Amino acid sequence: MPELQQIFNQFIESKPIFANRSILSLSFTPITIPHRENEIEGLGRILAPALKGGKPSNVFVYGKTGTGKTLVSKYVTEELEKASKTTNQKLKTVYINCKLRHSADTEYRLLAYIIKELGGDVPFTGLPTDKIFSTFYEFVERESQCLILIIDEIDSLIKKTGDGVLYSLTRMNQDLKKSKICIIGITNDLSFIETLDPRVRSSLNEEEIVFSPYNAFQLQEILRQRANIAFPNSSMEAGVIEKCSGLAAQEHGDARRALDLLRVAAEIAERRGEPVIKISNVDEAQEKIDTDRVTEAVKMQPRQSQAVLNSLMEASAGKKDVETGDVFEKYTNFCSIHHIKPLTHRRISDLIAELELFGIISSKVVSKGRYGRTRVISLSINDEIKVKVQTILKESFG
DNA sequence: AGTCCACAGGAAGGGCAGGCGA
DNA sequence: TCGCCTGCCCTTCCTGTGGACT
Repeated sequence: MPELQQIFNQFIESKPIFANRSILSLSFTPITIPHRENEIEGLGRILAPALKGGKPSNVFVYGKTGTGKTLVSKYVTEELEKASKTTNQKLKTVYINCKLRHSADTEYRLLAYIIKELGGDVPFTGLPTDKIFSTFYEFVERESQCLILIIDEIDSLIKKTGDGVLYSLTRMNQDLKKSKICIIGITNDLSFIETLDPRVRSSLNEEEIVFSPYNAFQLQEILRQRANIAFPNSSMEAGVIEKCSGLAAQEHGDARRALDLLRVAAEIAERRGEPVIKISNVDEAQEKIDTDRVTEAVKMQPRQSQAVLNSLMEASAGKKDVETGDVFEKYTNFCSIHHIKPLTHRRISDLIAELELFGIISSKVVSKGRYGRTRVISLSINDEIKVKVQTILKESFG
């Protein structure tokens, strides 16, 4: 295939834009975190007692997506672990993201995950709850230590499992003889604390730190700092950083979004063998990120959800929005054509609500008086993405 | 003021699969 | 192998809801 060789040669000959790709990735922890000095100091002060064998207060960290909550929490605990090496106090941090499927979406999995991180080995299902709690207790008490649990997206854990597990974890401190457990709960849902049982609320919310969104200027500085390391030799068209940070600032000052925009824009330019990142690459990046987010979400859906989405798209063809009843009717038809066992109305209602979580649709419950109450659903994707989604669904159902 | 529609959404429980210990 | 425990997906049953209609 001469064309392919041409592509490879072009790639080899082109000067790479990235000197270090990982700098712009989400998992990268920078040496300095600009504009979060107060939060770092605050969290540091709260956790410092761990260095002298005390039990730090439990903390709640609030803030919108991409405001540096996770980054700061990880950074402060890493620094704390470093500092603990000079004292004789043993310190262990476990980071758990409750949004990740199958890592901590149930009480059992949360504990199993922590035990694994502490060096234990428990099956991911099968043991009775009291057994997993006693194993957890054993591992924590194995040596005198302070265990810091960073529970990211803690609201999603509570929504799925209730607050019982948090109650048990906070209560455990009373039974532990040698060790201590400190919980850092991270959430972007500011109203979340109100939904907790008062006992859990008071023991968990001993301290709280609120992360305010970055403004466009602060985002620019963050991007510049990273861009200088990520592509020191490549030039950017004037205004690229400003454009990335401006777009991200519109979306509640999300630094993650800003970094993504810059990274994807650079990738687009690099792939084309262009030596300079252009402003137009940022626009393309914006579109690509949106498309990828939706198409990945659609591909990930189980078959029944895909069938629901397909029916929803059929029902909404030529219409602005549709109702649950319309979708269900199309869905039952679809199932009989494709020989799929149809689920009940109740279940479909839940699946539609799940699709909304992925940002594929948006819906609102409305009352039409005598004509009942229903959910009015509209697709929240543009025509171009719609076509791509339809292709994916077509491939999936043949 | 009362009725009624077409659902929303909570609660309970069934059935299944994965895993453990005897 | 069997009984037991778990999570997960799903059904069934139920109550609640808001506004148009009577």
